[in-house]
Amino acid sequence: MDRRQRKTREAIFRAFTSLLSNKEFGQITVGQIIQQADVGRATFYAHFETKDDLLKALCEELFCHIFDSMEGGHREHRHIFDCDVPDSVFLHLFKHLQKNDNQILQLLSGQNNALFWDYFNQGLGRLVEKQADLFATRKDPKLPDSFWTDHIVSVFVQTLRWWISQGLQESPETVTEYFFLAV
Amino acid sequence: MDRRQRKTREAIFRAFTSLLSNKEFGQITVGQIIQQADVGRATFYAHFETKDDLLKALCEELFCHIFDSMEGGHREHRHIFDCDVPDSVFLHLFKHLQKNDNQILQLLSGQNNALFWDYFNQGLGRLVEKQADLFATRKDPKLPDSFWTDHIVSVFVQTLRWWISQGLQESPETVTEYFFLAV
DNA sequence: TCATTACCGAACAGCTTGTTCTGTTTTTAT
DNA sequence: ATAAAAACAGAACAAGCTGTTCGGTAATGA
Repeated sequence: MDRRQRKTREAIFRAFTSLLSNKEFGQITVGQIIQQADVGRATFYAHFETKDDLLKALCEELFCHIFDSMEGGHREHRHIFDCDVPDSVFLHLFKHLQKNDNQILQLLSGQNNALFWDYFNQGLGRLVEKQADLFATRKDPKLPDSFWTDHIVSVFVQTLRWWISQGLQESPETVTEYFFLAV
Repeated sequence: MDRRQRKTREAIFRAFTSLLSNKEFGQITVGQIIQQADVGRATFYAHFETKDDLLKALCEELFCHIFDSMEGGHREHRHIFDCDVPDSVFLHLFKHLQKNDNQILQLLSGQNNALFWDYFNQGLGRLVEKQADLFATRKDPKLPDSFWTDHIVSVFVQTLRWWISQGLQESPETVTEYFFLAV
C-alpha cells in the first residue's frame, strides 16, 4: 500500500478515535474529522464511502487484531503470562485491555456506541467457544448450549464494564478471579 | 391536557415506534415521523425539542410504566401470578415482556439502540437491589456488592436477549428457571 | 359566545453530506 | 532520469435535514 495512503488512513483513524472519546458518534461530522486529520474532503471520501464505513473499518482494525492475536493458544505470549493455568486466556485479555492499546478502553467505556461492543462480543464469542470445556463443569445440564456460551460472554463483558466503571483500580488477577467466581 | 395535544403526542409516538422497528434511530428523519404521524412540522417541534428528546420521552413512557407497575411488591398482581414463590418478580417480568406491551420487544430486539437497553438496565437495577437478599446465598463473599448487583442485572438481560434471539419459543417459566440456574 | 390554545403549511437560513472538478505532489516503473 | 500513474488539496456544488418563524385556520373549554 502506498505510503501516502497509509499515512492518510492512519491520520483519519487517529482523528476519529480522538473525537470518539469526547463526543457521540452521531455528533461527529466529516468536517471535524478531516479538519482534525488535516486531510482534504475528497481524500476522505476516497478512503471511506461514508462515516459508518469508517466506524466499521476502525472496529475491524481494533478488534480483529486483539482477538486474532490470541487465537491458536496464543503461543507467542506463553512465556510472558504463564499461560499454562487454565484461566490464562481471560487473564491475558484483561491485561491486554489494561494496557489500553489504541485507547480501546476509551472507546468501550464511552456511552458512544453499541457497535464497539458488538464487535467485542463477536470476537469474545469465538474465544469462549474454543474454551468451552473450561466451563463445562459449572454448566447445569438443563441449560441449552447456546444459552451457556452467551452467558459466559455476558459475564465477561459485565466484568469488564464494572472494571471500567471502577476506574481499573483492581488488578487483572483480581478481576479474572471475580469473573470466574461469577460465571 | 388538551385532547388535541394527547392525540398528536400519541400519533408521533406511534409513528416513531413503527419506524424504529424497521430502521435505525439515526436513519430516521423528522420528515418521516411527521409524514407517518400526519402532523405538521411546527407541531412536532412544539411537542419535542429534538429527535433525541422524543426518544428519551418514549423510553420514559415505556420503561417507567413497566417497572413502576412492579414496585412495592406488585400487590396488584399477587392473585394472578401466584407471587409468593421467591422468583415471582422475574417470572412476572418475563410474562409482561412476552405479552409484548407497546411492542417493547421489537424495540429491545432491534440492533437499533443502546438507549432502550440503558433504560431497561436502569429500571432493572432498582428492582434487583430490592430483591438483593434473594441472591445473597449464591454470592461469594469475595465479590464486591456493586459487582454482584451488576452481575444479576447482566444475567437477566442476557437471558432476555437470548430468549428474543430464540423467538420466544420457551415458556416464561422455563426462561425464569434458566435465569436462576445461570445467576 | 368568545378567548385561548393547538394546529397547519409554507418558507427560511444554516449545516452536513457526498460528488465533481482542476491543479499539484508523490510514488513507481521503465 | 523521466514519464506515466496514483494520491492529494481545495473549492465549488446539489441535495437533504434541521430547527425556526409566521400568518391563517380549527378545536377547546369556560
